[in-house]
Amino acid sequence: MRDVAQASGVSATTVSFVLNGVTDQRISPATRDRVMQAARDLGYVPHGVAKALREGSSRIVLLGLPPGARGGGSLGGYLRGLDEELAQHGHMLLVRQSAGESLAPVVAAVSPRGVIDLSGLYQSEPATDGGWVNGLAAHTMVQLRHLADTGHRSVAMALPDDPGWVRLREARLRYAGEAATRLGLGRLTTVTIPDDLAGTVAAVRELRDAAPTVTAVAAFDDRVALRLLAALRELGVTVPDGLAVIGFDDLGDGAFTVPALTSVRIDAESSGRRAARIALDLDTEDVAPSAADVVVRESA
Amino acid sequence: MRDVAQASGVSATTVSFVLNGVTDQRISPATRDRVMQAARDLGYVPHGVAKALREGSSRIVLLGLPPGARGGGSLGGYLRGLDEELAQHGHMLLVRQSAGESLAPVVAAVSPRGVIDLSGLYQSEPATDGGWVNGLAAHTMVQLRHLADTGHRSVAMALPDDPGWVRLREARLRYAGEAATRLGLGRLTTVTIPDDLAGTVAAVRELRDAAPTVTAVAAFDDRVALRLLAALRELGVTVPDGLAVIGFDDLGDGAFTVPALTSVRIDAESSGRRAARIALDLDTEDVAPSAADVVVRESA
DNA sequence: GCGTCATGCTAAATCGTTTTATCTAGTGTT
DNA sequence: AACACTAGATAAAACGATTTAGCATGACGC
Repeated sequence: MRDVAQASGVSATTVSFVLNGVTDQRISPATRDRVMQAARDLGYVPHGVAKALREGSSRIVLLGLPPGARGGGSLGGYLRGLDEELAQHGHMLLVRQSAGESLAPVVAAVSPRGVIDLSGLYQSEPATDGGWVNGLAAHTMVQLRHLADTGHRSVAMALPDDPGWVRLREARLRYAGEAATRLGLGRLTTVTIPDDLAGTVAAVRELRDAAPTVTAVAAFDDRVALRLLAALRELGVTVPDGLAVIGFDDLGDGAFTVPALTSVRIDAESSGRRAARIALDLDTEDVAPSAADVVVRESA
Repeated sequence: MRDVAQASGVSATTVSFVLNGVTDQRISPATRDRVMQAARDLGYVPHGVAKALREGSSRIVLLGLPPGARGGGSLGGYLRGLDEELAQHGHMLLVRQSAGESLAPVVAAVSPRGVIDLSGLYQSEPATDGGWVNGLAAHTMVQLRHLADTGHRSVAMALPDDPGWVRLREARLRYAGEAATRLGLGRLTTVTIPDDLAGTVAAVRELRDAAPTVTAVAAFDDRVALRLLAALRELGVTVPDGLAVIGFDDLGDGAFTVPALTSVRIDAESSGRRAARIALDLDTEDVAPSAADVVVRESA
């Protein structure tokens, strides 16, 4: 900045005023042009760290993600919305995918303008996620309604074993319970699906023995659904006639299974936008996530 | 820091010396203890931004990823290795998943100690990735050797349509060509696999018409392999007898397909460690990635 | 009693910005 | 001629740390 000042024959103060377009300072158009030109010629790039020191925080929003998070499904849309909305307000998204430790050291290191911590998804309800976690869970209604609409009366919910998703698991289950009673589906049965085929087969067999009236399973997500499909094939159960399966948070891979997986697609982008606005302390009125919709394929 | 200085009755300079364990300064043990205690009592946390301003760069390493990057497969291991190695040297990994734009604004904003740009995977060869991209490509040898070892003599390579992976696509193809001649597999045929089932079916049909001698397909990655499997099922071709399929960069989902997908698992963690050391300008001698190995399931 | 040296500590400059307060000319006004 | 006012620009003080140079003090040698 000093170089720019020197080159245009003014003080650093003036350069700052010009470059930031400060309005309550009077700068002659001639000077303004000279400074702009000099900045361009010298390829001046403001030093973000110095700016952050002076201003108290950098133009960065930090997102903490659990280690296991995959880019697929709605997370991708969430990130896109978040990033775009931040960009529109001159901010940048930086992601920290940490194995359990808190974000505190990173926050101390970069002094971000805002923090969205989804890494604690299973610990506490983040109030800054733009309604993502809750929205995700709430869309269970859409999933179950599709089953109810297609004639099912007794339904099970398949949940993953992964301890990393305990929080979301619980939220999903809570919303699912409410939805089930609202839809007249009776009490929900639950199955826990482990990470291997043999275990999944055993779990599904047990479910069918214990709850023979169940005609459809709502999966926690598409990954769980894919495992279910594999287990049912192994057991010789036809889908959807023997047992219907509906996924959640459409991963896209479901189009390539036999039968193709019916799933629920979520408007995560709006949640991302909302999260961005919350992080920047802006009003969130005009970004309302639209309802989720069912991607009907063959499995339900 | 001023508060700590005040509380322990010394100057800020002394506090800095004590807290950073500066060796070429003589500080009496008594003073040292007093300062440490005060810092602890006041819950002093160094201000990373100020430190970065003074030192010229923050203790952060920035990783740029292409927008489409999924957490699954070897990328997860790569991230883990990277993060762990950085942590061991007092640094932190921050990820920017940007849609095409460069990392320059982020670099200007945080002044990271190092930058690893994998988002340009398809533009230029990053020299800072710890050999990841090249290693990935080089492991094509392992993939093709498995096919050669199981008796195949005419092999095709299936590549994705996605423009985001052009660079890696080319690298893979180059290494595959070399490997093929080295293994006596003759000239490689290639198929491009689009993102939908119908297109994939068409592509596979065309391949079988144009190159009827091909008995096995090496896929760019597991996602492509999964699509291949679906298309072959659709066409009524048995796997592996009608046509063998081997994936790459084992995603784990391959265990749940019929037939289960044989794939190649890569030691990405070491590459991550190497990348970290390169970013921090340390020697990389003691972190050599181990060879990839084949996860033999049923498809090849 | 005076220089020399080691010890333990501190004042001040620095990193690159923003912002507040002030300063200098020129222009009217009375 | 004295005064007020405006336009245009700037000096200097922050932000919170690190680092360089230097300041007291007491011990030691002669």
